[in-house]
Amino acid sequence: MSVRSPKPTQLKDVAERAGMSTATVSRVLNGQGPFSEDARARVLKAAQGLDYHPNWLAQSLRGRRTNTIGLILPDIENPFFTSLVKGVEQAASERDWNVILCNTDEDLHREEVLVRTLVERRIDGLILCPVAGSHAYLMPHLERGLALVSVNRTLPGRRGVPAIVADNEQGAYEAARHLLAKGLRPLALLLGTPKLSTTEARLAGCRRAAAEFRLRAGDLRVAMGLGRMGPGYKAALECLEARPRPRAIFAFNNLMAEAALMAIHYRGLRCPGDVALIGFDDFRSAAAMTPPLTVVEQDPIGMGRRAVEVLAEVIANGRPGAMSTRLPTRLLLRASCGCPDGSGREHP
Amino acid sequence: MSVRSPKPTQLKDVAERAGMSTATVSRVLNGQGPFSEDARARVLKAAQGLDYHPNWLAQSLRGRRTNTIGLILPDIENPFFTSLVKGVEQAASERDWNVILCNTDEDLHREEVLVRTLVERRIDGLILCPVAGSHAYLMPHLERGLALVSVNRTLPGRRGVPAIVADNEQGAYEAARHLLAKGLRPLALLLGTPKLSTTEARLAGCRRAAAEFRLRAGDLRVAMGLGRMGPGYKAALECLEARPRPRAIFAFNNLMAEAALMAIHYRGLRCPGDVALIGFDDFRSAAAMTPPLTVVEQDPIGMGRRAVEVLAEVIANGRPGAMSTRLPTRLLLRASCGCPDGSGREHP
DNA sequence: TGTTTCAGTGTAAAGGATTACAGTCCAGAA
DNA sequence: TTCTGGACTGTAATCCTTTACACTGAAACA
Repeated sequence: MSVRSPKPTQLKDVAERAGMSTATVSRVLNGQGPFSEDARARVLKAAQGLDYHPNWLAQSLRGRRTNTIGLILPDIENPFFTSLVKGVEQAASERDWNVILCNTDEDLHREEVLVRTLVERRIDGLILCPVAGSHAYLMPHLERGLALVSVNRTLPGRRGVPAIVADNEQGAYEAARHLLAKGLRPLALLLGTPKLSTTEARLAGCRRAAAEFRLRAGDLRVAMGLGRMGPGYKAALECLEARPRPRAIFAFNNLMAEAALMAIHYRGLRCPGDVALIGFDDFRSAAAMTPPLTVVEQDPIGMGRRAVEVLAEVIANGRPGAMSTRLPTRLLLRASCGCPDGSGREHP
Repeated sequence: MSVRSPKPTQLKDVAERAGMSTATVSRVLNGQGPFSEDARARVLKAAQGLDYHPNWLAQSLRGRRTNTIGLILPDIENPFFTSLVKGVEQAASERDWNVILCNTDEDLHREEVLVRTLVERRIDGLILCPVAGSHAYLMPHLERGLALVSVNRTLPGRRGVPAIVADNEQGAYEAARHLLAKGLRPLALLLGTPKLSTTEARLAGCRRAAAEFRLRAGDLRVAMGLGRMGPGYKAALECLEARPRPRAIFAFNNLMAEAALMAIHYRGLRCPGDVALIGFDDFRSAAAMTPPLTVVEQDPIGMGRRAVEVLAEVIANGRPGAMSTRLPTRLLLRASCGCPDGSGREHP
């Protein structure tokens, strides 16, 4: 027993009841082509009486559009991606599009399989947050005209695939500068998943700030958090053990920020007194932490919305090329960086 | 330019190239019906050479199955539902099902529209976390054979729709009992969204504990958090102002727990010293709070997986009725309830 | 009156797969 | 030798809509 057990009404049932041909019924229902007022009334009444709903499969098969897009993300449990989903979902539903959501768990092979599946489903377009690694497998799909947009991360060696990303370099630069300007050093960087465009860009931003402040070699430490809680926590713990102990940590994403804070607490250190902390990505709980976390704020909902807009463009016009978007970030001052002004508990 | 620009290969192209009829090709490709070894080889070679992928729309139209299910949730940004999504996604992908994810924002009308949309898309089944209010609109869909499972919340007046829920009554009972056994009173309850089966069940559990401890009238306070951060925070703030001040708060979901903790901090009170706190739902950040939050732990991933299993059953066999599942909860002791044992910072 | 025109309608062909049914061919039985 | 049965294959119907094209009848025009 499934959605369509007792035999759903079809166009031809409506036609029969209205005493018209299926063509006329279809025209009325879609508001296309010419029809008389009388026909309109009869068809509408019949359709209503039968509670007719068109078969979307048949429509799509005939119309060569499914009004469905795919969204492939590496980790749907991460609040950043969760908000991104929300943005995509919002913008999609404004267009009467549906979204098929898939999760790769940062696994390239799984990503490849999912892309194939979605393409076979005849999605109209795809929004992809690519995992690390070679994406050569995408070429055939692109050649066949797959409408693709990458989001949050750029595709390595991407050929004309629009990318909707945050200005990671600048955001990280500002955060690092903020900490360095306070004289806090050594500064430790707690990296997320390696080889990602985001990680690279954020690292570059930090390097720029370090150069600007003429940091000595030992005053910029790099700890590999690997983008997972366990390793991130462990790396933070180790990093806090080194002497001289870092006076500040810049964590490259929300998960790493949490790992860092837990490590600081576990070591019995005070934040920001002993170690200041800034994270990348704001998230709901960041303000409820002790201390409330200063973060580089992104706009994941806006990013999702923008991705849908650009995808709509690609679907309609092919790839005009220059539609990549770099969204601005903003340093959101709370207490964990040691700023007196941002330090009070705010009302949510 | 869309997914299918340069004209995709069809079954008949493969047939032509293999020098066979479409029927044989189909049989080979699906492993159905008889075919010779020779046919098999030729078809496979041709399909490979042409990089043939079947048109899923045509398959579904003909086969009356889409291998797609709908998942309608009230708030995809809430970490509880995020994990639920993950569970659903996992179990679905094991069955080669795709999931269309939709968000109602607790809006009944939007829910109704979404259900209709999904049904028109000929989903094979639907997993729904219903918002508050009358769901009479579902009746026609059910009569037409919609395979439906409700998750996390039960449907008011549901007629044979299996529900996969946590044992909210028992979970809340244990949490309240835990606080009351410590002699903590007054006990304040910070409710989530009103009129939901979860809220009602949790309230009932608290009432049971209160009766068991013969609580006096004034020692059980009920604050309306309304399930949103702003109102929840405000209600918590007010609740902490009352005299005698509550010695414990039991927050009815993860958002309310955060709101309560922020309010406690804002008032300059100590947790658990002045006010103990227990939340419902564990979430990633709960352990990173100060103090780490004691919570009634649910298993949202398991809930999602189970929902898919039951849905598969419903799709296959109709509704045998007794497949509703009540998943156990567990009181996860951390520091915020004032327990000495659970109080240490754990490694994540 | 005889043509045009055009609004309104119907017929039938896509769209791309699955599958019931009807062959064909050959080995083995009578 | 003729027949039976089974293995394989092909033809065509089916799933349900949209829409190109053909048609009708009446108004508008000469």
